[in-house]
Amino acid sequence: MPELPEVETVLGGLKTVLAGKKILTASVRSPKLRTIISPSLAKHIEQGTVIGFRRRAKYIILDLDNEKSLLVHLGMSGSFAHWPHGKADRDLDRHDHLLLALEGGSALIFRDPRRFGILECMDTKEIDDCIHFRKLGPEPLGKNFSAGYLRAKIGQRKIPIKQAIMDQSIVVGVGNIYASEALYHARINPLRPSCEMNEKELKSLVAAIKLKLRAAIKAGGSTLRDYRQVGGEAGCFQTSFNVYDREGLTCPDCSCNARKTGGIQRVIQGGRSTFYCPDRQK
DNA sequence: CTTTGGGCCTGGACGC
DNA sequence: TGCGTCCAGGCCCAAA
Repeated sequence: MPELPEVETVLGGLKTVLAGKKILTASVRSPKLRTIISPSLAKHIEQGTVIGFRRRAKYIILDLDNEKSLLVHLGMSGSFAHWPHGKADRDLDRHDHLLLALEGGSALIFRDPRRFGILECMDTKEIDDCIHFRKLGPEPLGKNFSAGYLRAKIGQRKIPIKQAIMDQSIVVGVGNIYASEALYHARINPLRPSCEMNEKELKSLVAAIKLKLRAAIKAGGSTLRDYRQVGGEAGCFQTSFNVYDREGLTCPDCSCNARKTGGIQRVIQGGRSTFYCPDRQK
C-alpha cells in the first residue's frame, strides 16, 4: 500500500540501483496493468540512462538521457527488485511486468500482482502536463499545503475530514494509513465533516500530516503485506503505528479509558477502514 | 457542483 | 485438505 513515504523510499532505492547505469535491454513480460503497457515502451527506454529521479504525488518519474521519461505508479502491490547477474531468468514469475537488463549484468524487475500499477513512457517535456497530474493537489510537504489552503479547499465541504485528506485533488500522497495516523496525532475524529474544522484544528492537522510523512520517510516507509524496498528490505514505520490496524487495542495515550471506550475503533469510510480512538479524537 | 458506491485485481487469512 | 468468502486499497467512473 504505497503512500508517499513508501514511494519516496522506492525512489531512493531506484537511484542507488540505476544512477549512471545504462539500461541495456528492456522487455515487457506481461503488459496487463491498470492500463496496458504500450508495446513501444521497451524500445523507448532501451539504451537509455536515467539522469533524473523525481516524484509527484504517488508517481515516480525517471527521466532518461534520450528526452523520454518513464512514469511509474506502484498501485497497491507494485514493487521493484534488483537482482544480481544470472538470477532473472530463473526466478521470473507471472506478475513480473517489466525486466530491465542493466549495465554491469544485474537486472531490475517491476512486479505487480494486483495490477493496479501504471508504467508509461512519454516525452520528458510532456510529463508535467500529463493526464495523471492534471487534477492533483499540492505536495503535503511543500509550503503550499497549509491550514489556509485547506480552509479554502474544504471549508464548505461536507465530506468527512479523513476522506478529504485522502483525496488526491485536495492534497497528494496521503493514503489510508497516514490519514488515520495523522488524524490521531491531531486529535481529530475522522468522521467529522470537513467544514466543521476550525482554524486551530486545520493547523494541527496540516502539521500532523507533515510530521507523520516525514517520520515515515525517515523509517523507510511501512511494510505490510506487499510493500518492499528495492533491495528487498522492509520499512519499519509500521512499528510506530498508533491506531492503524490496531482495532480493539488501547491507544498509547488513553489506556486508562480503554475499558470504557472499547479501545481503538474501526469504521468504514468510503469503502476503506478507518482506525481511531474515540476517547482521544473528538 | 458534491457525494456515494462499485469496479478493477490477486493472494492471503479465515471459517467450516 | 479444500473450498468459499472476505479483505486489503489507489484510483477511476457512473449515478444520484
